[in-house]
Amino acid sequence: MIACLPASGRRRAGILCAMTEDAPGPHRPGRPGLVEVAARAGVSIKTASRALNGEGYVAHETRQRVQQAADELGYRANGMARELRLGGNTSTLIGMLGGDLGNPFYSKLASGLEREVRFRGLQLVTVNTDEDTRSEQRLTDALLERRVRALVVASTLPSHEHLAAEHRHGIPFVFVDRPPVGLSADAVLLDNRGGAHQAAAHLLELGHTRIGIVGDLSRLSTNQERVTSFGATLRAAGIADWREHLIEDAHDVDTAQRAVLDLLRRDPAPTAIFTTNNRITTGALRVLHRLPAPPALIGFDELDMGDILGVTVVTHDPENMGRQTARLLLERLDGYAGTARWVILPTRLIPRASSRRPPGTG
Amino acid sequence: MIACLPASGRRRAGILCAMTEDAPGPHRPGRPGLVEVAARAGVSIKTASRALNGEGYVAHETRQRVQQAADELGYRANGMARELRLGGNTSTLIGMLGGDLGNPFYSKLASGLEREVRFRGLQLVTVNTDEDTRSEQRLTDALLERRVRALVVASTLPSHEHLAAEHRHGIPFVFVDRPPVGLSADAVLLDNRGGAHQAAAHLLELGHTRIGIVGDLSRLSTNQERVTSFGATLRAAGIADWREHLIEDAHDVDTAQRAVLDLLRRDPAPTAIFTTNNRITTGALRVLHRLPAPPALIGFDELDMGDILGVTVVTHDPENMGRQTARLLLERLDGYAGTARWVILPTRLIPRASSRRPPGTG
DNA sequence: ATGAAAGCGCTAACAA
DNA sequence: TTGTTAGCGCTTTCAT
Repeated sequence: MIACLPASGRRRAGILCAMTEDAPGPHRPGRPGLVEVAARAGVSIKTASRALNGEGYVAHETRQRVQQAADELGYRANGMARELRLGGNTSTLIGMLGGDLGNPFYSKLASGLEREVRFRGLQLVTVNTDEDTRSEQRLTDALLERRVRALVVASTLPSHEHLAAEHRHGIPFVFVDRPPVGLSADAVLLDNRGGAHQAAAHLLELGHTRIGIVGDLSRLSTNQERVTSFGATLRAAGIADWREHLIEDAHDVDTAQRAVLDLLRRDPAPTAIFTTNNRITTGALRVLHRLPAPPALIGFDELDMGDILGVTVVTHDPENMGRQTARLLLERLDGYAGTARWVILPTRLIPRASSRRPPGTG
Repeated sequence: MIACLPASGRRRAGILCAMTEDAPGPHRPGRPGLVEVAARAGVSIKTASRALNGEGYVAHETRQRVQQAADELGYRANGMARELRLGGNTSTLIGMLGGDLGNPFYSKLASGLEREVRFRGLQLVTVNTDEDTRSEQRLTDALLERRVRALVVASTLPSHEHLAAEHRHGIPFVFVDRPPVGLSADAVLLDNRGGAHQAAAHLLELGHTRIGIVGDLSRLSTNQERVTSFGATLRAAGIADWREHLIEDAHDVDTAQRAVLDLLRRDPAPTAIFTTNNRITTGALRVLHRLPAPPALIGFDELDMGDILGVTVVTHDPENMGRQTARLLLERLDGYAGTARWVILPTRLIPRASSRRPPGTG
């Protein structure tokens, strides 16, 4: 195909190939506008506009001339200008803030959302907040300035009162995964309490009484709900000291791995472990899969290979969350101006091999 | 927290909750603009602009008045208008077209890219093409009209000549995963041939001679490279009829599953299988994991749980691909106007348990 | 240190 | 059927 030489000194690239022809830089030699097209077709600017937009009341022959001029010039309408003129104050962009779009939870959510809004001619702008509150603030501002038509946010902030003004100005917010605080806005959430309760009940039923919990950042409402509900169920079963085996703030796979190791080194060690999200479950699996007699495991969120690995999970459907989010959002865009709605999606326990491991002789 | 009632008749939602306060619809009662702010602060529109942008030459006291007026009014600069005025013809948006942003390959790529461009104040607009050529065309146009500053595209099209005009107008394209055809543009690709070769060599070394191949859409260049390179290695080892065990166009997990079953039902059945991407590997695993004596397996692309499942893979780093893409793109934006560059990233074979299964008595 | 006017590329309203 | 004018919200001259 092409002659390639091994890269020399380039950071991480493997091979670097130089192609033959030239490609231009960002030097912009004035794109053709409606004026140029109109001139070339020998019509007025408005006629050109009409012709290109198929507005009717344009002579067939004229329309063709204009179209041809546009093609020859490589004309492309300027969406920004159009929108500025049209409503002035809104675009066809939907903004979405998520913790980490590399995480399947967020990316499937985003993907489901995108598929729904695409048919309305809307585009999705996604940004990673890295679950960082400052990033979230800055990026929210940036999206709002870009005049996104609506904002979908998986927020890390403890309060959303600062968004009240925007909200009143008519831009729809849909909170996903985590609810709005101090602001009455639409939301699509999971039944975290129900899911965690099922998980706990399942383990109790199997005879476990010493159960470890590895949780995400403790400031996140999702995590709080999952942990407290799980704990409440244990307590109701007479396990008062459940917090003894609780480790929180395991926000990535590595720290989750360490947390699990920590739990297992205790004496007596827990006979079962509950992990509150997909990353933590992954970390736990990395540790458990090479143990001769691992403790039982239940994770929140489905895993890509959950069925094959035989991991018991509390599952739900992120793509569906995306679709529900789209629904709420589009209804707002279509004029619904009623009270804020919270859609709470169910979770489901899928018992698999990892929880069939008995409490043993602990 | 809030009173919730079970949803009645709602499509898939679980529970629907009505909040108390009101939330406005899209009725836009005129957002405040610079004019309003200026008026309220008792200064000219230009002074307001200067004050808000911290341009200097504004009396301290004036600046405060303006700032306060802006805050009270909930003023937010209009990015579209600003950009229109500024260059007229470009935004701070980067467009990215991918087959399925729900697929970890694309979402990690996108995430890596987003993390790099974010620091330059650029935002990433991602769209799913569903590997459909018509969608790709339409969405490309939409992004171009929105005047994205650059376009990242994992293309499904057989040719990209239609983009030549755009390219000459100065908008940088970076092709990812699949190279541009009929257009000289930057690209970030994988060493598909090398990876497939390694996979074949590995299986040959272990004594396999009857090897099944399950491929993706046959029109995709990535798939062609992987399949033909794999086949070439087999042929070089004296296996002339390798195409007998080739099944292509298994584009999703389900069809991949069926393809694998098909291969296994043959007599004699292959003693090993090569799957050309992550989805197909997943499908294969679903079938193989419950077989008493499954054939050996090698998959292209790493899997989330590849290490735990013990799947031998030809791996690479999608997030790094995103970073490399960002690098090329930002260099263009910074004025590099030289020849198009292709960065070809290496792949690496990770031998794990799934390929240690011997050819058996086939 | 502040203001007036012009215009980015487009479309709506109103002529012609 | 076509053209003229104005203006979306902002920033850039060029005054003052």
